[in-house]
Amino acid sequence: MTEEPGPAPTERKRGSGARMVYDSLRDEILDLVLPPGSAIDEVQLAERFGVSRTPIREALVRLAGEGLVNTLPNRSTMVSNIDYLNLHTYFDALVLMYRVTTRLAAEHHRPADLEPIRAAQFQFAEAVAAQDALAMIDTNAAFHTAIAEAGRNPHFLAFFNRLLDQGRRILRIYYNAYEDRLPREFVDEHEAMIAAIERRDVAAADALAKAHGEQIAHKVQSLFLRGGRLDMEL
Amino acid sequence: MTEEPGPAPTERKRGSGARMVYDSLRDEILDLVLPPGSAIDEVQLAERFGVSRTPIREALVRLAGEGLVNTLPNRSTMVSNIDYLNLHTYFDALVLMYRVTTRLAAEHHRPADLEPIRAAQFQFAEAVAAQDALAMIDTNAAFHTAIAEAGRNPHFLAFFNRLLDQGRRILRIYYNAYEDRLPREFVDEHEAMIAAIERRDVAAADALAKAHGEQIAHKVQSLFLRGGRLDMEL
DNA sequence: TGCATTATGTTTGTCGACAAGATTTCTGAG
DNA sequence: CTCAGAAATCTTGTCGACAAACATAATGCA
Repeated sequence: MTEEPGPAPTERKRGSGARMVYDSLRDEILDLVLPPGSAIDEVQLAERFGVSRTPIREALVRLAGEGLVNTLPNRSTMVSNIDYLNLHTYFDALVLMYRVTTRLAAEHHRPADLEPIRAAQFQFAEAVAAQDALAMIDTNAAFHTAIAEAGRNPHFLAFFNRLLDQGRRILRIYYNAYEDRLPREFVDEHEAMIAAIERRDVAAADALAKAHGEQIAHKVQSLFLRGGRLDMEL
Repeated sequence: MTEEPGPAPTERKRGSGARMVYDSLRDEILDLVLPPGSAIDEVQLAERFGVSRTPIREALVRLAGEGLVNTLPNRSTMVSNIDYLNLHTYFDALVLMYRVTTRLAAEHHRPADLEPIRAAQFQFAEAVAAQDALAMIDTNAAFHTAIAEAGRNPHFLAFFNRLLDQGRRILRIYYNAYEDRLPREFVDEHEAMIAAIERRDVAAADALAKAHGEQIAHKVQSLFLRGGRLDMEL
């Protein structure tokens, strides 16, 4: 009896218009389908999604709040550019959040939290084995998000997720442009982090996360510009 | 016929409708004029601001993106509640950002950056001297924001500002409920932080910021954990 | 009376339309 | 031919309206 809606393109449920537009646009921005700096036309998007301009507008407002698009008043909105000159500030923030979330996970996780972490790590290992850079970027983010959730600090989690989102764009450009081989050592480092979390070794978790993050930062950053780094004790 | 009495003959400029609503609502939420948990009626706000529901809606979407309101789909939107049970996660994040921003300011500031920091500190000292809790909350936030700007990391700055915003609500409740005397030692601690920044003493800046933040965290948390029943007037 | 179901009223999400800026095109003077 | 100013065109911000989802009151049945 219940008709499965499925991917019916014409039938949209009531509350999900703006949501679908937001999800689609967000994915396309992070996947570089919409390149940084490209202009966004509301009416064009409205036609494409088969909705009015209102849901488009709501999605753009939300994306602007997350810094993924820039809206100039009374003028066009554009996909946010990547600030290559200040990449070091991004990696400073990312490495710090790597450390804090891993540290908190070692401190506050419950046994059940390890399950999603291990699941994400499994998928990450598969992506690395398959040399699938795009899947590796996603599963790596999922792995660290699972750790952050085990740390149980919603403020850090929200900030971290935001940074990981932006990082997806940067890493995609990195792998697209340089075809670097996917580092298998990341899989081992992840395993070491899991082990440190499991035995609640805060210092080791911190150190591993720091080395892990700085390794990524160094790889990417050395291609663009070198900047001062943030180095602190916790 | 019902001619509107004219409380809103203010000629609004085109792009500023949603902006004004957003600023007003944000201030009222942070100032507890709109108490946490209270429902928000779009049409009522539309009448009050003399605009249509569209700008109201845009402002609410932005506020939801910043976590100041919660929107349930197809149901009413409410002012976000304060999670008293997990206040420690908030202060963990706040103290860390105190440390990081002060540390980066000591590292990367330029001489001209000290001017707005000193100006904010002057106003903060005035607020403390006048025993004006509300002004103290605002000027304290401005002081630390000025330091964060001198640190020149936009990611930390954005996250820090968000935390400081939420802190305004918590501190307002704290001072309203407890009538604590405003601690003059904060003024001296601020001065010490400025001095450490000026002489680029990263370790001292970090230690000062850590002690400063933990002191505030301890004060506030000890009140809420003491079983002090907080009743908000509606 | 108690409970389920219907009828009624509210609130929200979406739409099409329209005017204010902004952008582009056109025109004419120098 | 160049360029300033005007006109046409495009885009955005806002509005009023309407239908769907939700909440509430009313009704019927056991």
